[in-house]
Amino acid sequence: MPINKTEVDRRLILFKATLKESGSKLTHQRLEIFRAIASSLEHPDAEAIFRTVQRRLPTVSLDTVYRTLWKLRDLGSIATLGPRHESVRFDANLEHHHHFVCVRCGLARDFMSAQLSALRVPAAVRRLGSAVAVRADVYGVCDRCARREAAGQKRKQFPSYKRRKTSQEKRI
Amino acid sequence: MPINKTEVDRRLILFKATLKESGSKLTHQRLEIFRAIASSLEHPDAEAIFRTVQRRLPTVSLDTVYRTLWKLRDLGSIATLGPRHESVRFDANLEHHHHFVCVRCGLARDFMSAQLSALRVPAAVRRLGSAVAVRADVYGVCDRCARREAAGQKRKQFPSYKRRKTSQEKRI
DNA sequence: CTGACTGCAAACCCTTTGCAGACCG
DNA sequence: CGGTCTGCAAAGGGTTTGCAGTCAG
Repeated sequence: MPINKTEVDRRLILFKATLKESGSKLTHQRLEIFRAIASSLEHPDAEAIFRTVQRRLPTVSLDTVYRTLWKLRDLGSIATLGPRHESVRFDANLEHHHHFVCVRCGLARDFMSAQLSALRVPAAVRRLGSAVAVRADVYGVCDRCARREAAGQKRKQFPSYKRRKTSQEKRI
Repeated sequence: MPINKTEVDRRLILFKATLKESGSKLTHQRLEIFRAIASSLEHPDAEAIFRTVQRRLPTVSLDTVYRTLWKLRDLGSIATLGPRHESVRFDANLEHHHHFVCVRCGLARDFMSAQLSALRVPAAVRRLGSAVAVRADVYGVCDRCARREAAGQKRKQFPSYKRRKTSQEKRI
């Protein structure tokens, strides 16, 4: 199941460097949480990571896993798949089309593209399962959000991952 | 905001036919909920649809909206964008890659594809905003799920939208 | 009429947060 | 040691469900 051990080690070293560089502390929990993700071929969710880490650190709590995951994401050590905590959206346009999704506000608009519609399933996928379809969407910043930003207004962004206040901030 | 009225009417007629065909009842709520989605250019979430419908049917409840939405989806009258109620997944592979996602169990595996990596942002997108990236993923059925299904075993599928029991089923 | 549909309220799941104590550097 | 991190427990947001009454066909 786990990928090549050398690769995991490489990622771990990089991760430790990143942590130190950012002035964050290297705790057992963080190490194990990162190891759990780095050594998995699937893309685990918080719950799965939690269960894996629990085997080595029986006292970790699920919320530490969550906090750590967002921190690692902020540090650029891991990435997230799919939208986080977004509610489902519905679409009555049943014709083949693509979406332009705003990374700031989550707005999704339709567009057509012959190029994207013509995509064929790559051969590399064959050994993973029987492919049904390729979905291609474009991500970017919609005009409205771009205008807001140009106006210098700070608005809450779409994946507004709240950071825990530091004691410095609390004191204010 | 709303799209072309003729198009909305066309969709409404089709919708009514689908409802009748499936033996489902055509209620005010269903009609208004469908209209709300069909006449929106954006892809609203349940909350937004609820607010829209409320203007015409002040007594609708949010849960009716949800139940109706999943029913319409089951009937094929509308589609959902993105995964529904799935928890976020994490990925320590920071190199450019694509995902094969199993539509049954949600499993996501990495693969590389020069073709998909080479995608350019279509010109049609320009008027929607400033595009940043194209994401292309492949959807299908993974080997494990295919084997299960071949073995004839019924398993809970990934988007296992629970259906409300009919009184027939309840009686059992 | 009768079973499918609705509204209500309470439950549920995943995720977040305030707090006080633990621990890294 | 000081401030960051953690565990706990309780809150939060989005979605689901059991129930009893309502309504479409």
